Amino acid sequence: MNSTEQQSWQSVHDEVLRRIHTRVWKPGDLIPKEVELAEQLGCARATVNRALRELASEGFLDRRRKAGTRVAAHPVRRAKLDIPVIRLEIEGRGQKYAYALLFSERRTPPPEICANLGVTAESDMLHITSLHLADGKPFMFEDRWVSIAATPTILDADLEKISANEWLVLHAPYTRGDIYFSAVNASAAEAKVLRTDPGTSLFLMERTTWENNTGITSARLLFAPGYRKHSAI
Amino acid sequence: MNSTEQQSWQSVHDEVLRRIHTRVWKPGDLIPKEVELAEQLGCARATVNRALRELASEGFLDRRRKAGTRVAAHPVRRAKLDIPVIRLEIEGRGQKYAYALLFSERRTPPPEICANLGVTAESDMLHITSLHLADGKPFMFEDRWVSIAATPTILDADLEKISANEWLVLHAPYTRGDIYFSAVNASAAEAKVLRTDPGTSLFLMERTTWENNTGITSARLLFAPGYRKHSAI
DNA sequence: AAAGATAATATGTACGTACATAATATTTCT
DNA sequence: AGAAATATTATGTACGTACATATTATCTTT
Repeated sequence: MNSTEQQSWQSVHDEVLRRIHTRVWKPGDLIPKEVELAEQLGCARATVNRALRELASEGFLDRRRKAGTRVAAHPVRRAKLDIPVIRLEIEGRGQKYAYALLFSERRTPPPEICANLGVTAESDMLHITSLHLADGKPFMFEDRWVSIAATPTILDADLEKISANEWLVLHAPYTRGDIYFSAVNASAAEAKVLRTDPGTSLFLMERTTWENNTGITSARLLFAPGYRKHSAI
Repeated sequence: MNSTEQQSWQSVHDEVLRRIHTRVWKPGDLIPKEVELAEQLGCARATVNRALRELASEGFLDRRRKAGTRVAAHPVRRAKLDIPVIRLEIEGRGQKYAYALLFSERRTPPPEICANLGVTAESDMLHITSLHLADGKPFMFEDRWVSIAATPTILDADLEKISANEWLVLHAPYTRGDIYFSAVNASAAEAKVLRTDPGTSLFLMERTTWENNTGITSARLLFAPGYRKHSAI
């Protein structure tokens, strides 16, 4: 590390990570302060700061003012999960996307949806079920409730042509969302829609989104057998 | 936004996000360049840069040199998934953690493990199966292969006392990992271990980790019925 | 007109300085 | 000794300047 060559925060990032990996700095250890590291590595404190900040957000370091920077004692790995629009996920696999609206009704929500979204049982909502297909085969079954109060323009959307999933992403940005992943046995009805056998294990994604504490939508996304969600770490 | 008061990059972040949410800037739109925004908001370009960089990493913006910054046309939401050590996940729920080593054998790996890790069929590996319990009830069944060449010290670990999961996190940091989430029907053997019925739908997490293209370990983590993995977005 | 060289430009990053802030350490007061 | 006030300190952030780099736009050449 010559003092003349320009440092990049990434080289600092990598060097610190290397020291963690090679156990020069072990979990729980206090590492040198920013000014010292900057001097050691021949760069500005701002550069070290950027690198350490990044490492902290990746879960490798714990930083506290005055107390200093420590190697995380229990390295919680943060996997980044991309949640694209279903159409793009299917097209990204090189498959042909198709979509069918199964059912659409304006009515009051059942108790579990009220609980999810924090709305009253008398709320004006849209209940939509649809099927997303990849290369003509059922890929995902979507069962969704949308708050009409929060998103009145959904009534103008042509849900025969554009899926609620995609319409909402484009027209109803949210500030906060919850996702739950789980596994369930297919019911008779679900098995029929996804063209499989009742009892088959299915990957379930349950999503609820809010805009400033106003519930927007709650969806139950049931994937066809064999689906795997990938993530790099 | 007074020019005398100090700006924080977060206020810029929030203001830009507000403009995206209120559709002042719509998906696909080119937003003002950094210097213009800085002038508009009365702060330095570095501050705007930090805010926009953050928004890009969150998936709200697409940025390219010379081309400028656009509102993401297809907002890919990035969910952050924390993958802690199983013990901490269970204790975090306020339950009592326990662990049982079921089986441990030094042998050559089956073809699917070779494929996962990119090792030869003659590799020297450790095959471990174990059960993690929450409040005395089966919580997760772990079926793991560890490369002895990559991590020789695993042979010294007392896997009766510390789970391979936890030992590896503390002693074999990795540079890269894959995770796959899916749903499977319980086999007879799996059902017995997890004290449930064959055919029950189970949440499966498959993890493989490398250190600089050297395969470290490949694990199959099978969760008891009812398990849900949560993520905020 | 097509291809290649050149200029223009928005973002990306580094640096040094200055000050803010939170947490800890020390001193003072009761 | 215990509590409260004060000083210290490491990180957090802002700013202006300078230059790097990728990409697009323009000009030149064939």
